[in-house]
Amino acid sequence: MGTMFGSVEDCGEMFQDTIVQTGGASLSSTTQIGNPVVYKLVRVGRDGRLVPATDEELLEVEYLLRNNENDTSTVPDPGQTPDEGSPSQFLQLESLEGLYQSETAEVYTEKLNPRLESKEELMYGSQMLFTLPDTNYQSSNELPGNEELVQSEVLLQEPIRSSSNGCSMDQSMDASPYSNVTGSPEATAAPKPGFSRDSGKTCLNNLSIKALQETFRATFGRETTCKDKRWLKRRITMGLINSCVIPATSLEVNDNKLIGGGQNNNNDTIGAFCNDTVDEGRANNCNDTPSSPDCIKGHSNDFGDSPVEIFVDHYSGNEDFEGESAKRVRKPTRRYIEEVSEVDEKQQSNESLVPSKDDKSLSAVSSGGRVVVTRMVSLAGSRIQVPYVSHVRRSRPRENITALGEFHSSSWKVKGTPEESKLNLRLSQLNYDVNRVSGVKSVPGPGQKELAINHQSDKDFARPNLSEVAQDAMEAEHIDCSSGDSSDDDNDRVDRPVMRSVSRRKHHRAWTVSEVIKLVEGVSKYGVGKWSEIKRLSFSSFAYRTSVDLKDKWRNLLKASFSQNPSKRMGSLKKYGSTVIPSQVLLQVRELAQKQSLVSPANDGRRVKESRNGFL
DNA sequence: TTTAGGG
DNA sequence: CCCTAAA
Repeated sequence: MGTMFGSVEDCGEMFQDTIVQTGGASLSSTTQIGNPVVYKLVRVGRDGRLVPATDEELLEVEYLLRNNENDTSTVPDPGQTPDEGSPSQFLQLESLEGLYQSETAEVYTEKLNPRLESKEELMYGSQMLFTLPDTNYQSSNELPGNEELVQSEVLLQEPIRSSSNGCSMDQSMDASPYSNVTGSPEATAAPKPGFSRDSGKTCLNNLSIKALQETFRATFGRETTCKDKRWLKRRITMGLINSCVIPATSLEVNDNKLIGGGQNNNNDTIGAFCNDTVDEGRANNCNDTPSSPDCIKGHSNDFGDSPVEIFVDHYSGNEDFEGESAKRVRKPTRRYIEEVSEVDEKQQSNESLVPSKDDKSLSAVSSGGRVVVTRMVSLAGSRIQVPYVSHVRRSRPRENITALGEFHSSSWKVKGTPEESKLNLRLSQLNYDVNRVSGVKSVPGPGQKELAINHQSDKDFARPNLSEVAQDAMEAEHIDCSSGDSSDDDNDRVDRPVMRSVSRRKHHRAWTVSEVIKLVEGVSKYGVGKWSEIKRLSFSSFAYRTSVDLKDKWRNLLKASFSQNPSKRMGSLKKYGSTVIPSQVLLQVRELAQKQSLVSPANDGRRVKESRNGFL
């Protein structure tokens, strides 16, 4: 499990004293990410109820914690620069300190991402937290404060160590059930808005929206773009007071164990324990219903009767939850991006490619009935003269999405500042240009640049052929791979930014002769239509060819093989670019096709068999 | 999920 | 190559 932060809070008057402490043990691993956990200091009453710690107890714990600063790094003061500690520690601290500096925002959010991967772990750990070991539990009943406090303190030092090891639970975990995972303890390091609820609100009131957003981020570990001051304030306040209270029916203490109630919205993870979805709904709209009574109520001093507050922050690391994010995340996003890039393109094309006068003439010609233009118009489907645009868009494949994703991720990895990303953009753009001119194949992603020489001299220049990495090696046997691709939508202008080039990755991978042969072989072996098999057995090495691809290619081959006058085929139709399929292969194709048609669809097995006999 | 066929 | 209906 990731690094944990623990903070001891005054349950009565929340957040008056919050001690942030990084778990020293967990910090050693570099790969681990901060999973902020706020531990609420409580005492277990005789009846098993949870009694919030008093101020005195808090002070004591704080004292103890401070005494331990030597052993475990503490981040009590934002101004304090950590001068020791492992890299990860430093990172942590850095991210903490940078909370209110926009420069480090990237770092912080980046750090959040990997947390997604460990959700399950988190979940697991959280669940473990809910179970109170029977052992050592009694003692806390007997002892009036101190010992529990000490235990809690121990817990704070090594929050969930055991869960990460999968080992038995640490004894100090006794108090853990009362731990709360919330956004992050950075709130402490923050320009303290104030943590008592009242004063906190007061302070929040004085903050600008931006500051509120920062605070929000500090609290929840994620960005928000919400500009609703009220909502932000409320959100922050809620976050600080654990954001929600699990209804009594959800969690209860039984036999010294914390039982998690139904409340299983399964939503990825941890959030399952948090009944915050409703509130989330509100968040989406930035609407603020006066308050969620439950939460406030839950904090009235009858802590014992009220359910244990266990809040596992499903905010942390999850980008989907918040309204703002959620709005942008999904499909619309892609669409939106596409649209945006589309607009750019449109503008560009309007300016450069398609002269404005052409536009007029275009629509005019359409009525005239010129072939090409007519088609264009029909494509557009309206009087609006956007045939080119619509054409271009049509050419944009679905793979873009992943491509975009890759682009983003890789870009994110590299970029630290806006300038840098800009730089990247320019670089790849540059690459693109170079590719065009020099006929060099490359994968223009910022992260990976693979260059392969493209032997081809027929064309004036080689299109930037974005080839899959692995394939190039295999395909080395054959030559004209890059030139074969269709060139219809190849009108990319040089200035087309990265996205474009990245987006046309998987497209138009020219079939090499060897591939074709393999395909024919496969067809002969397994029969026409067995593309899935062929793909699996004969094309296992060519991951980029799908069964559909095989089918399509076969279709093309068929067409080619039956069209008479191969010379013409080679000469004009295929041009220079495309792979020249040996007539022998075409012959095979024809034979296979014949067999297939002869054998009748009656019996598949027989068909295959005969095919086999024919060629084996 | 695969296949067949249209775009 | 993409998309989709149908199996």
